[in-house]
Amino acid sequence: MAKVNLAAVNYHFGNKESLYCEILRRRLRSINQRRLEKLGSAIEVAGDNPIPLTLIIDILARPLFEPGNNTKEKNGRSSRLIGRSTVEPLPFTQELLATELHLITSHFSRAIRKHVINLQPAEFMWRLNFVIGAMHHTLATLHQMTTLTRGLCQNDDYEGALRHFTQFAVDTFTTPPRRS
Amino acid sequence: MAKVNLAAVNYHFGNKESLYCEILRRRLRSINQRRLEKLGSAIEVAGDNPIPLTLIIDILARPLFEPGNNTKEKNGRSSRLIGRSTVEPLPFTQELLATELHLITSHFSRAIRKHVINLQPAEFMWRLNFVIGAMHHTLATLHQMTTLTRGLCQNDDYEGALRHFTQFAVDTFTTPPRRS
DNA sequence: TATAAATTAAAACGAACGTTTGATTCTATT
DNA sequence: AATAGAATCAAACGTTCGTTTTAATTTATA
Repeated sequence: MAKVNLAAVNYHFGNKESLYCEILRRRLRSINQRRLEKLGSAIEVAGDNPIPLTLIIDILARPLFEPGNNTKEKNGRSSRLIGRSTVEPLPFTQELLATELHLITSHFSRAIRKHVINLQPAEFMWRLNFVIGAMHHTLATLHQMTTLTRGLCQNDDYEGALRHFTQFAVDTFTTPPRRS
Repeated sequence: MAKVNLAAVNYHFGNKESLYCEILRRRLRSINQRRLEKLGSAIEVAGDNPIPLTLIIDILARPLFEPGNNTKEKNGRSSRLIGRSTVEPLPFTQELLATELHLITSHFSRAIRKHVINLQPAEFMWRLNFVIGAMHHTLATLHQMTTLTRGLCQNDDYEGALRHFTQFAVDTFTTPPRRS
């Protein structure tokens, strides 16, 4: 596979690092663009009403759980790549990831916050972090779910994963804060 | 750093792959051993009563959030390594990770399940997966929390992270199932 | 069609890496 | 103290990998 001369790669992208960044950037932008488009439409439809939290989460998650958009790559390839890059921060991708992540969180947290107005900002960020972690981890391990769950969940069940994750994320955000 | 002749490594471990596996195995076993010891004590103390869910989660998480036990390595090194290996499954670590993970889940799910008896097995596994994902992701990104949260959370705040995570995990497991 | 530029292909270069070798030092046993 | 085995070291070996080079081919432009 990858039937392409490596010299061509260097000719077009300079070096391997730039190629990796470029791929990551393309996929991130593609996914985030779809997210923002959908969120925009939802805002338009909702008008002054808050958008249903389930819909917000779905918009946030679905582009990652769905197969690649333009290319006919295999299911979940992009999400695996993104999930990895967030965990192992190579020096050159760090900035890109931070920028794109902030682009998303700034838009979505505004939408989500209407449902959880009694949550302190830091508490909200912690929960957002947990939700994002759960999402990426799920996408990264979805291909071996059968083994990990001893048959209780199926491999590559993107549909089921998305359904369970959405419910989980909604619950996470709607749980009232505890004073302890 | 790592002031050790590379030949010595090969002499003792054969090759780099074995060395990596050995380190991962040691750390995993060390952490899981402490977990099981603590859980055993808690079971003993509790007698027939169920162990408080908060305690179960604390036992599950704290060994990962605490600094390395025997060695005087820097905070969170082990957890970073483990978090990584779960996400990028190298062929030779996969079996090790699955075994150790199952060892933990089998013990802890039994303890947790007493609090969430109305949860279907698959649903429970999904939530467990989300919780574990959130935990690993948090540990992996804790060193850049300030950037990621725009100052709302602090870098390397293992104490705060553990506190928030514990509450989050308890809430995740105690949320009643929805029929949708 | 002629010419220049862009792209591709094949080969080779050079640095980095994992590993092995052979000599040397340390440790333990008698 | 003498000897054998284990452990360590500096050096070198062989491979892999990212990159560059050179030539051939395609594409665009006049």
